[in-house]
Amino acid sequence: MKKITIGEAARTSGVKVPTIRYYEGIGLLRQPSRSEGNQRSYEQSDLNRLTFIRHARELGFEVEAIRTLLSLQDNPLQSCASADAIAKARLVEVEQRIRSLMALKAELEMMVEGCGHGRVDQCRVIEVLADHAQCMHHGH
Amino acid sequence: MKKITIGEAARTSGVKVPTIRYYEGIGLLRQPSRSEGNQRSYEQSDLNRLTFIRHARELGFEVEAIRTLLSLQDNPLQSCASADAIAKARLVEVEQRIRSLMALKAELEMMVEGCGHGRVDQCRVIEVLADHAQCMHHGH
DNA sequence: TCTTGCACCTCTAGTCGCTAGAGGATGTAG
DNA sequence: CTACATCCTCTAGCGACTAGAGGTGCAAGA
Repeated sequence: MKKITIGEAARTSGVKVPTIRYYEGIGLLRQPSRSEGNQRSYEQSDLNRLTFIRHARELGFEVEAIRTLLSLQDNPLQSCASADAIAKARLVEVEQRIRSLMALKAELEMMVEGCGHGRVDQCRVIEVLADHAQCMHHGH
Repeated sequence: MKKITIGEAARTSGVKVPTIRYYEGIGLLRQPSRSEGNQRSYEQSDLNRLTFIRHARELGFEVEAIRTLLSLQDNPLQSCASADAIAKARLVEVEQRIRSLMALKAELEMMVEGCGHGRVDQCRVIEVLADHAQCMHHGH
């Protein structure tokens, strides 16, 4: 049971020190025990939880979703239907975002290719922005 | 020269009323003339500008980038090199974001497919989050 | 003319997920 | 014992809005 400082926890988990304190503040992470000089002292389980959180954030889950996922992890005997639903919802979001970004990519490419590198009044970048009707993709 | 209220401007441009006032506050939009009763009164050129802004925001340009793009539009005789650079930078961002989202999509699909719809302790969604080593994609 | 009711006004504060900085205490290596 | 890194709490700021309070303007129907 060696004591882990917040700095070590940050290095091991990849979550920055102020962010760890922030997670404690919003209740994602329990309040750790303290040293005599009032410094936070973590255990291995806290590091696991931090890694879980970091990974979930990287996957784009919102803090509220992570709160639910963590409570599921804490109660492993219950149904994983909620976890499944949360992940599926996130998957749908990601797919939509990809589709929308592909459309943007096409439009930006058109703008950049159409730029004659001359004066602004002949520039397609500005022109396309000014006149939405010129877009190929009207979905947005 | 009919007077256009902020509500009409919102409906025509697709930018919400408080957002129009916000844009005025941060100097993206000029201060319009006012009616006797102190209500904002817009002209066609304001609507064009609002549409330009909305379109640029939809393409994911930040407000500071839009500020530059608008100043280019206001001075059509200068070189469009900046507009080109801004659009190219945005294109690179979008391409990176797409790549990263594709990796997330793959990982989320793996999680969702692996969910046995049973109890949490057999659920891959939670498992993968808890143990990053199980990811196929370590880029994140 | 009056009243109803919507649209407008200003202002402040809240959203999300952190991040930065001030000002001070603690812990460790030389 | 003295540096110096690391820790503590607290408040404020970021971007791009959004929500709400509390009040005024204006057009149409009774």
